[in-house]
Amino acid sequence: MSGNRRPTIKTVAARAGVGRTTVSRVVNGSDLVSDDAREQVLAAIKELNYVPNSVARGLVTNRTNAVALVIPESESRLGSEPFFAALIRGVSGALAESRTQLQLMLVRDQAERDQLTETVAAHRVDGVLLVSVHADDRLPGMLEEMGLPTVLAGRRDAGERLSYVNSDNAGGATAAVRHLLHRGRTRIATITGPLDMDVGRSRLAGWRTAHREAGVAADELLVEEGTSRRRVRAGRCVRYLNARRISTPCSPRPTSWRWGRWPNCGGGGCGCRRMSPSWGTRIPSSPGIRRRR
Amino acid sequence: MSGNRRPTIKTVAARAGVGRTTVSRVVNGSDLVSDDAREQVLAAIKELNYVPNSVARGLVTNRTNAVALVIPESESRLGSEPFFAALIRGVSGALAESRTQLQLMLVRDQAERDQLTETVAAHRVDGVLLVSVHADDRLPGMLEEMGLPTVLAGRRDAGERLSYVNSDNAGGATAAVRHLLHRGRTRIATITGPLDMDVGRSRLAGWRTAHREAGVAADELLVEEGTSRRRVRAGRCVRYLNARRISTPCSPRPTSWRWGRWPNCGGGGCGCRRMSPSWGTRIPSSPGIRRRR
DNA sequence: CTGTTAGCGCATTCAG
DNA sequence: CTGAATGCGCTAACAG
Repeated sequence: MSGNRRPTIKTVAARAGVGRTTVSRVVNGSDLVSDDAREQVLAAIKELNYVPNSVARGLVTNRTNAVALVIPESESRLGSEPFFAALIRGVSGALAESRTQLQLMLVRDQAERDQLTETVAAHRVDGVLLVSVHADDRLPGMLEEMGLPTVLAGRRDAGERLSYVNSDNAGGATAAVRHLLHRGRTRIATITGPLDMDVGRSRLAGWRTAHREAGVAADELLVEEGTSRRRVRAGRCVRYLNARRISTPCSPRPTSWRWGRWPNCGGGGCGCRRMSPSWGTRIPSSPGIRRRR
Repeated sequence: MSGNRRPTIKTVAARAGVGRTTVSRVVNGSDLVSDDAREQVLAAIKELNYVPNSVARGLVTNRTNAVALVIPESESRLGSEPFFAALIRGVSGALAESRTQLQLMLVRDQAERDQLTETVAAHRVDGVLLVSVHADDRLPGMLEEMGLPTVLAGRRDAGERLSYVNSDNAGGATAAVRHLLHRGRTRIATITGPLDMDVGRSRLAGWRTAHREAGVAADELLVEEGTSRRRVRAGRCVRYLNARRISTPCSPRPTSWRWGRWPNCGGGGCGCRRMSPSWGTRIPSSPGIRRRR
């Protein structure tokens, strides 16, 4: 009883005493069906517990009602970076509203990268959502060429051709630095993240803007690029100390540091906000979507 | 140029000067093909950049090479609980090896729950991986009835019929309590998590075991069930204080408490390990898989 | 309003 | 070893 094949549109048609087309019409909400027929079909569907085979449907409609969310595992550290988890939740929620499936693709290496291309070419998804795309990434170009709807979370550079969703990184960085300057800080470091992405460049620009605004010389020694927070902090500290011969060090072993405060702040109510290369600026409540063309 | 339809098996066959069957054989690695023919086909495939349409293939093979990972959003708080992120990474990695797609389903409410059933019935996935399944959940039963391969992450009760992967919750809890007793603690509370799941019950059992072992009376007042850590701590503290009229309170506002230490430990080298209802015990390096039957 | 006729792209008999 | 024929389950013209 349990190993039986699921009913098809044909089964339903027979049970309802109509043609398969009529069943299809009912299922797809066409109004070219008499109330009587519709009722019969609906009853049969319920009785047989019929659910349309979406694979078969996909073959003819050429749509799968699924989109891929591509996350480069290398930099995500899904689980340690709140950003990606939040992203997944958001995407999942939005997709649910349109009854679209979410294919999650955590891309670790080149092999998985290639597989992604294949997945797309194999008509498995209707669209792709790309995160953390670097400037030299060829994937977006390929997707565009294949004519597959693509959206980037964050753009690569100012002249992005693909559709993208972005937050006001420059503005956020400016606001943050402005805030710190306002509270009397004089040397404000910035960790930009990779500078081949718009996020990094924009935040650096924002950092500079705030300095210029305030008539303060931006100490470029305090600029550090990178993704690994731990390594970055070490690097920045060393460089800075070497150059300035300052003896107030960062806390020596930043083992348990997490999102929250700079180690040296020590919870002393210094007013620090969460600040990190990929989580610093606040995403505006209604992010602007730019469509190309 | 870019809006062209992708090549089909027919295109390739024509280009290679063979029948479609031969192309299919080459693609699927059959050895019933002459070296010559294979070479021709391979060349054509490369030239045309052919990728088999997996939807069409799925229609005939009745397989999609995709599995669903179902996570109840209500309790996951993906992003605040490391467990789910780690799970996703692990699953994704394992799946990649077998070139299987991962459909992530964050289930928020009943509507999405129903949609899940439909997704499954629509032949969209070859199997389902279920997390955080409560005892009264009807979904596993339905899946079993539909004959769809299902695996639970964690079982519901001792007599679980479906395949599952589990960690040694009882053993972990015992070890933890044993450790604390050994360090001279005398009143050890436990937060079990929901008791309609095996995780909760097993850890509670382990907690009792360690007490029994040490000849210490287990103070059942210190047992608290629940999922929300914050609420749980408040509840437990109040109950405990009321009953004992103890005046050493928990730290009043556990706002920024995260994985790591109990608030009162204050980083004082008390030897606390990470402990929480859903993250406490360590998953053994080689988790045992029980197959039903 | 309805059913019949065609495929969608592929894997699979079954004769060559 | 090979190709022609068949059908997976469904939607989309096309005539009734």
